[in-house]
Amino acid sequence: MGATRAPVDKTTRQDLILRLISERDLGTQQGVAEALADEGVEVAQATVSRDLAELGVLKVGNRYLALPHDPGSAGIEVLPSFVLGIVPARNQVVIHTRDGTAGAVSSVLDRVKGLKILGTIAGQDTVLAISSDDEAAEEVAGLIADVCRAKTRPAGNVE
Amino acid sequence: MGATRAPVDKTTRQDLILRLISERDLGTQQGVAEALADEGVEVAQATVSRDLAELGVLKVGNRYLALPHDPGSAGIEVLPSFVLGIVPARNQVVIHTRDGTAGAVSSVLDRVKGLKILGTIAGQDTVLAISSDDEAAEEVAGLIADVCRAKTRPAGNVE
DNA sequence: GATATTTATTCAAGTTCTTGGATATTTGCG
DNA sequence: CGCAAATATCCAAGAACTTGAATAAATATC
Repeated sequence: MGATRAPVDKTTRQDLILRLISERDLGTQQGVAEALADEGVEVAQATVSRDLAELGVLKVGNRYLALPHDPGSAGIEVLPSFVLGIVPARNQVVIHTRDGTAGAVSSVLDRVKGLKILGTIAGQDTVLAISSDDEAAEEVAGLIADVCRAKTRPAGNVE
Repeated sequence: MGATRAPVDKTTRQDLILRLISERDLGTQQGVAEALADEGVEVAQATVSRDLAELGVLKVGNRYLALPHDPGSAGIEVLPSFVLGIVPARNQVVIHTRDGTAGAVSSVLDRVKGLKILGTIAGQDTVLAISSDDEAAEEVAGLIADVCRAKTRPAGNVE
């Protein structure tokens, strides 16, 4: 269906990548390239590699997560040091954080593409993340835990 | 003094232009070019012309005003339709707006470079802008009025 | 409306960017 | 360790961007 017949420049393609990452479960650059092809954008794996690096996309387990650059806001790298505990409950995830950092954490979560979070509410040291259903919440909790455990090195050295 | 001996790329130069515009009273592209030269950045008038256009700088009377691009926020073009009245009072300016639009108007004013505004407070249909002194407030009021009167065409067609 | 000032555009050259193909490197797993 | 999968990097060619000089167009001034 998607036959976007246009040369598409780099920026457009990267925006598309962010969208695809948040919609589908993509775990390899080849997969991303194929997803792009589905949308009518054909590029080599090398290009996907460079795009992911420039976008600062993070690979956690075998799932890409993207946090759109926003100078002035906290980055995903604060999670490991701010998050103390993660507990899924029904379709929610209760995240315990260092005192005073709940706002920063929820801000990051709000901006991460690829997380099945509908919205967040932050207190002083607690963030409540709402997902659509129990399964999604479980997945979200797992991913956040992975992020906190993982070396925050993104998929490439963003110059 | 300012002898920034570096080739300076386009972005750096444009950021510098925004700063110079808000600090000094610049009214011609030649003047901007000279101000840049003072900082050690030498460019032709043609380049300044293109920079101002790309930055979306507006010329009101013989004063440049810049509103940094911020997709997602209202642009300066909303002023003519939202602002109903402008009254300077001491070091303040009281701006009457269409009901519900005071927030948008204050947001724009906060972001305009070159206006001598220390800060703003918005109600429902009123914005209070605080300047450092009576003279500055008077100037601010005049500039806002000019903006509202002027054709909002920026200094160039930002492609 | 003629002149001077200010701004925009055209042109050409030099530079940088972008990208695919090939290849090297890294990572994960037995 | 050795293999396979995944990712990063080198290289070269073409595309796109950047910029100054010259010039045209627009605007202001008298």
